[in-house]
Amino acid sequence: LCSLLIVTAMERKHAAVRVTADLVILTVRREQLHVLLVERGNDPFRGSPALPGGFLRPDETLEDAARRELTEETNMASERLHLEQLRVYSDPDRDPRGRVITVAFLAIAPSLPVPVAGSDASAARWERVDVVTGLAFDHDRILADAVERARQHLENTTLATAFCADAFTIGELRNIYEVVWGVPVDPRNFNRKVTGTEGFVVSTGEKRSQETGRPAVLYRRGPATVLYPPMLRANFLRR
Amino acid sequence: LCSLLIVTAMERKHAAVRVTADLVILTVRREQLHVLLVERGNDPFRGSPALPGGFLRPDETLEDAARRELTEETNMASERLHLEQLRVYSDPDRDPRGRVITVAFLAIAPSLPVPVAGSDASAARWERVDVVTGLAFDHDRILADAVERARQHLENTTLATAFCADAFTIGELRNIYEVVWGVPVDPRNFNRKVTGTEGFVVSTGEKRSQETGRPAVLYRRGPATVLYPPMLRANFLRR
DNA sequence: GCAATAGTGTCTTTCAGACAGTATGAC
DNA sequence: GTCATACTGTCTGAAAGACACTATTGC
Repeated sequence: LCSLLIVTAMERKHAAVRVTADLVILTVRREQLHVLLVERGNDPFRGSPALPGGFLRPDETLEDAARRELTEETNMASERLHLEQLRVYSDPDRDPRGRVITVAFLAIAPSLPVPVAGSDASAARWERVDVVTGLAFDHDRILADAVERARQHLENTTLATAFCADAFTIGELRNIYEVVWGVPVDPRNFNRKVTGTEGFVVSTGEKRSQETGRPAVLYRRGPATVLYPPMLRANFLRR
Repeated sequence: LCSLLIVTAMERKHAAVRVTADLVILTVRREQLHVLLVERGNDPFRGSPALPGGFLRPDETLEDAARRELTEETNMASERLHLEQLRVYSDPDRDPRGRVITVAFLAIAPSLPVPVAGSDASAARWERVDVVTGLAFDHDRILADAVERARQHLENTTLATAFCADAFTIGELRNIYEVVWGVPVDPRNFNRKVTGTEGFVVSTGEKRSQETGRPAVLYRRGPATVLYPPMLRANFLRR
């Protein structure tokens, strides 16, 4: 008991805090950018929508915690999902329970054919990003930051392929850009840029027939991760 | 006592951790990129060089903590210094004292005429980035990440002006790019790009005479923060 | 005048932006 | 053949990359 109190005192002096990993999981469904939300089952904010997340455990990194949440929520092999740190949110008053800081992560998932049915989160659902509001804690802010990060990554990296399934058409990839950026993209110039950038996509040789029209050639992600020179937005935001 | 134990138990379950804010303060001195290091006065790593940093206090954000350290270490009005989050480092074994995660910050300082004499850090000194090694904890890794971030920011933002004093010449600004990137930059094309980018720099009309040669026109930072289109590195790293 | 540094002009090439036409499937 | 979608070709203008020349100071 004595040692426990000593440890406690030390942690108090150094402002021990609890740390969560919160996830912004984005995907494109039906030509719309969606984010995965859960319904909070406990106070505070019971019943409010929120970003999925959880407390950091003693023997894991924050990346481990985030990936654990990600597999729980999406039921997918998480190695194939893109996951990166966004930033830390540490306002002392951001959590009514006390001092809890959160490390937000940006995750990108391909459009899943089956709806999400996580084992843990009872009421997980995809929601359109452009209509989401009133999230618990400071999650509205975190979501906005995550979407902005994704938009910038589409310019400078091959992140858009993370939204797609293993095999995809150039048209599907272009649709990702249009949905995330919110601006139309010229198909001809887009084709030229994508196929002309070394390592962005590689052709599989196969084709995908649809009900009507010419079948499209299927591609896979290439080894490249950065786009250099970047793919610039036609109508970009002045900041 | 009882309530204290309950709080303690809750924190244990939720893996309460201590959090530090560590700073990578970069500057350019004598045509070389330098980082501010302190000598550790306590175990662990007593006597080893390390990045300046400190524990998060109960009623401040991590940005507050970082800015507090920054003013202590540089003795400058910190509002004028660039400061941004880098990322979180949360390996469970990164600190021998127990569970301590760190939020690393990137700070940029102009070349200071006076050497650093912080009130707190007894042995703070500028060290050339290219020869730094053997830092305490995982600070070697953090430093490397920070330098890479700075290099990328020079391409996409007006961060380079943060390395300069209030008034600076185009040649001084160009020197920042050359030192941070480690590649020569063509003075003529650089001039065209900088003066042609709206809001990057604004002329003061004044000039600075030196021992010899034509005096250079002095500029100040403009209101722009992002470079669009970006300034691309002549010799860039393939990744 | 010379030396030393600051700044401008011009050519070329590459690539984004804009637009019209051809190709390949199902029926 | 028609319809619908996938893909290619070409022109133009803006800007990066490569280069040589002029300008302004101190001596």
